[in-house]
Amino acid sequence: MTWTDTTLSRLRETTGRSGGARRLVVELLGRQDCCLSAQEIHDSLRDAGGRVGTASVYRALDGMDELGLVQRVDLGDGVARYEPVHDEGHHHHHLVCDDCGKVEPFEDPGLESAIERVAGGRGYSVAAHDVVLRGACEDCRQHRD
Amino acid sequence: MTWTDTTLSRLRETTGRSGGARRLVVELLGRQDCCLSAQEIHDSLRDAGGRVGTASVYRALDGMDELGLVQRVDLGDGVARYEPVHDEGHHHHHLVCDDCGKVEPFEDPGLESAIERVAGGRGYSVAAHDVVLRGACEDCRQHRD
DNA sequence: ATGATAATGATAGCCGTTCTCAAAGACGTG
DNA sequence: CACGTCTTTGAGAACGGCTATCATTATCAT
Repeated sequence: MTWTDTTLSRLRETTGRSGGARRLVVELLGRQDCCLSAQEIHDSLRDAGGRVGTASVYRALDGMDELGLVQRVDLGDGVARYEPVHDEGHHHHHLVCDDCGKVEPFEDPGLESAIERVAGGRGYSVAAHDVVLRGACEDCRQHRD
Repeated sequence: MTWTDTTLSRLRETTGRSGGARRLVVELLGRQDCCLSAQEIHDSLRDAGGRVGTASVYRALDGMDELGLVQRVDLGDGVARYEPVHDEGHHHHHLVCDDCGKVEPFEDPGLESAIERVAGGRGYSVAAHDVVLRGACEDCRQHRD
């Protein structure tokens, strides 16, 4: 069962209907392994010949976000990005290079457990957490010298 | 030496000049211990009778951010917030309640060292990192039951 | 097939942020 | 202190991402 299939059926059973635009968005996202902005999704679908409206892209993303099928990623540049949640409870975070803009995913169990420890110690029930590390990637550090 | 004074003199030695708007922004921020949005700063200064322009607030914040005197905080709602960096290398992160919108600062050495371990292991030189935990605060959890 | 109803997409609107530019203010100099 | 230069300032326009609106289209149960 691929993420694309799971997602389509989860969406369908939630809303009762299924439409073409939403399916296109899901199928495109299913082919990614890191985040994509709504604009990028929209452009990509248009380039492929689809007649998809901006609003439909945002609606699809919003719906998936509420169901936890997609993770909203905020890298601080004023653009929301989204990526498929392939495995529940097994997500990743992002390293962003300030020089070249490259975005790399990473995951780290030590970081996860540190976060859980913080939340638990403060009576918080944490539904989501974002970690963004910003700096210079290895390539850019070498070029700079 | 207060943060306000340090910041004003650092700004002055960087740009060579000093203006009234920037000073008002710095003085207001110096009185805060958690983050404030540009709008909030702008409104607050206007309410106090100052004739401060939007652009000046953003310019001041931008300048301080570049000098590391202020930390840009992105809580994912499309609004940039800023808070004074009182002590270099000793910053905090944020817990955001999805129900009531409350923002609480926290700091945790375990989390910091986990982050450093991740960055080091990937050849990244990390200049900044943001951690945002979202969930339900203690008050809202009790009310909900 | 048909009708009720949800999804869609073009477009207008909203809001935070940035840009523009003329006016005002700050500093070094005479 | 007065002057000239150069930066800062502030009003408003412009911009970009996102949301709202609403007529049209598509879906599904019957």
